[in-house]
Amino acid sequence: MMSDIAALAGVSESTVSRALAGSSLISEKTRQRVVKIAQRHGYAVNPAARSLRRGLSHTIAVMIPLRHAHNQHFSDAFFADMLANLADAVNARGYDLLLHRVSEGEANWVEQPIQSRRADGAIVIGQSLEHKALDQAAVRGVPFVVWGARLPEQHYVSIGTDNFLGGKLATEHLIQRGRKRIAFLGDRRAPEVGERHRGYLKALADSDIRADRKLQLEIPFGADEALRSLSDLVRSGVSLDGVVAASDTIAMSAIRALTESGLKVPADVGVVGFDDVAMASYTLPPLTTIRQEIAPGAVLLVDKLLAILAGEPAQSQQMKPKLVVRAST
Amino acid sequence: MMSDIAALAGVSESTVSRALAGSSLISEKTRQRVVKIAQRHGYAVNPAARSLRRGLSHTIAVMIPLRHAHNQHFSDAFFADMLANLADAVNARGYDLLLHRVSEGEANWVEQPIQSRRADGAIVIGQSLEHKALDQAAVRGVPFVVWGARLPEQHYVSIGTDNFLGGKLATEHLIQRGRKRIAFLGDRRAPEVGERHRGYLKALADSDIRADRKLQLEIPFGADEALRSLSDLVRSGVSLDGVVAASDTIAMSAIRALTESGLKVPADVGVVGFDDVAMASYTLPPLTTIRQEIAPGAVLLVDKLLAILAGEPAQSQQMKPKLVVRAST
DNA sequence: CCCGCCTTTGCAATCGATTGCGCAGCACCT
DNA sequence: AGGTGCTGCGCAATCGATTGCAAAGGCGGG
Repeated sequence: MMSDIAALAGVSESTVSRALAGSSLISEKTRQRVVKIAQRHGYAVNPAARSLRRGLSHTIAVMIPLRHAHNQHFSDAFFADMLANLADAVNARGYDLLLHRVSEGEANWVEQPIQSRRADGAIVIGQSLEHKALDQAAVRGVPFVVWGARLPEQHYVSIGTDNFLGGKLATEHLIQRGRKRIAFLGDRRAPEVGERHRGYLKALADSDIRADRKLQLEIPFGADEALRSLSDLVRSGVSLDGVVAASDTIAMSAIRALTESGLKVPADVGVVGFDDVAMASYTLPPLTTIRQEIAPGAVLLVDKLLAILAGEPAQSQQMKPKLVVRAST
Repeated sequence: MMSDIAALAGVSESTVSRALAGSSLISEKTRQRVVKIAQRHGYAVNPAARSLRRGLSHTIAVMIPLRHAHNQHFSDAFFADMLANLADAVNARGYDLLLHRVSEGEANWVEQPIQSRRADGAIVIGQSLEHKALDQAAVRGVPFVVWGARLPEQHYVSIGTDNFLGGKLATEHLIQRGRKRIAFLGDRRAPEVGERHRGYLKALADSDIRADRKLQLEIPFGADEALRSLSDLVRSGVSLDGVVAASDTIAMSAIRALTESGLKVPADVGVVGFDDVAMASYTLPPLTTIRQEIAPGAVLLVDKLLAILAGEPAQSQQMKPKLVVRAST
């Protein structure tokens, strides 16, 4: 308790509080003495008491909206990587990280942890199909930032990769390798994937390649569906020599589907993934993919959110994707 | 604020508090009225105030000790899966989940979030090399549970797979497939892996197969090292027809190393993984592996911890592993 | 030597909910 | 009618820290 430390230091509780908080009202000499005593006795301020008095929880909620593919989505290596990096970034700023699952169909899930005062602000990983809900929450002034696509006229701050460019790079790479029948695998309803898809179409158009509807598969993030859909496609006899996948997970699954259908990767079909998760370089064949800068992204997310919490203005930001060429193309 | 609700309901704050907490001191009629009013006004008790008064945070810390392979480890799909399931289980019990990174070399990291009153108890995923630190903390009475191996005379509660049996099953499976030169890949210093290794040795001994030191590779969890070590091994000309890997991640990496060295999986070498992460069934070839029951494990972890927090006795528990045969053997 | 100013510290109210204890009201019994 | 036992609710202290305001102490100037 603070009063114990105060007694030991021979000062009042106010002084201890201010010394520990680094207030300029306390002389350097006193502060050092107090701090030393607190350390020696293993004292740490009670966060509940502090939160109550200050009205701030000093905690950031991290949420992953998954209306459709529940755990599938979460266990995608990309989310795990992002979460690990967020944990580091949040802790590095002295904040705590509250991990919150978003239950299906829960109304105003974005603000729930905030208005219940459990967290000061939130970081949402991925827009999923929740853009509208997010936008409305932003209009209501809920402090949060999103990892995902930047959409026209959105009211919230988002950090993410330039997905359009990423999709374009992936597709152009295949085209340069001489591919003309290039499939796109991903759930375009998710804004990030939608952008990647637009990039894909643009690259095709730039090279005067006709975009074939049959080659554009609507696949929720899960690898299951990718596997089945692609197998079906190949079996249907449609010609195909390239695949742009919306995630590395889908890409790996696609490689398996192709191989089991008797097609060789990369000889017959080139496959490009998206994310460059750790696993991407260990698969067989190692995956050509579009790298997203997760670590800097995590830091940006945290810093933007803290800026918003401090009342400063914050802008959305897009990071440049990078093509990483490996053996799958 | 509670006083607002009290005023609206025409009762005292005490009554509101008790009604919302479901105290038996309040008549059913009054409780319902109060609850309804609270709901209509979107009122939720201030967690900071409650924590302060009750001395409990109603929060569980989840920690992943990673002295050696920092993020590598975390991004292993197994941890992500476990974390996702823990988030569900913890939230289902009405608790909050605080995700805490364990900084390198930090002293008494287990109790830190607890004695700072940020969490009531902790769940540690994986013993890593921290068994001693964990055991000491348990002796000091820190409330926590661990996912990992059960060691002789340990003082903490652990939930986990029967790793010895798992290692034995994996190895026996390869032996049944006619393999005799079976390698083991994993960091045996981690208790879970050590147990798996003992199971491996037991299976070999039971079949009168000599265990060859050269085939037992000390590999930290990362896939990098697995790839290199195994490539080196193959290049050195040692004969080899089976691999037992300490994780699916290592197994995948091993498959790539073998394939690139000109060996075919499963024709020349059979590979068995451990965990059965989602990705394991999508790789090429799909991975034969030892399945760990993550979801029930997560629920057990949470319930045991809550039991400990409630002052009830709790026992360690081992779950039966299951061999899942796919195409890699 | 006295006064006023600045620096440093302490007093006490406050954040929002919980809970031990006491009391009012009512039913029931003798 | 008075006594007894419950049930249901309110009073007020309390959890541990923060902070506006006041005051004490030190210092220099007149």
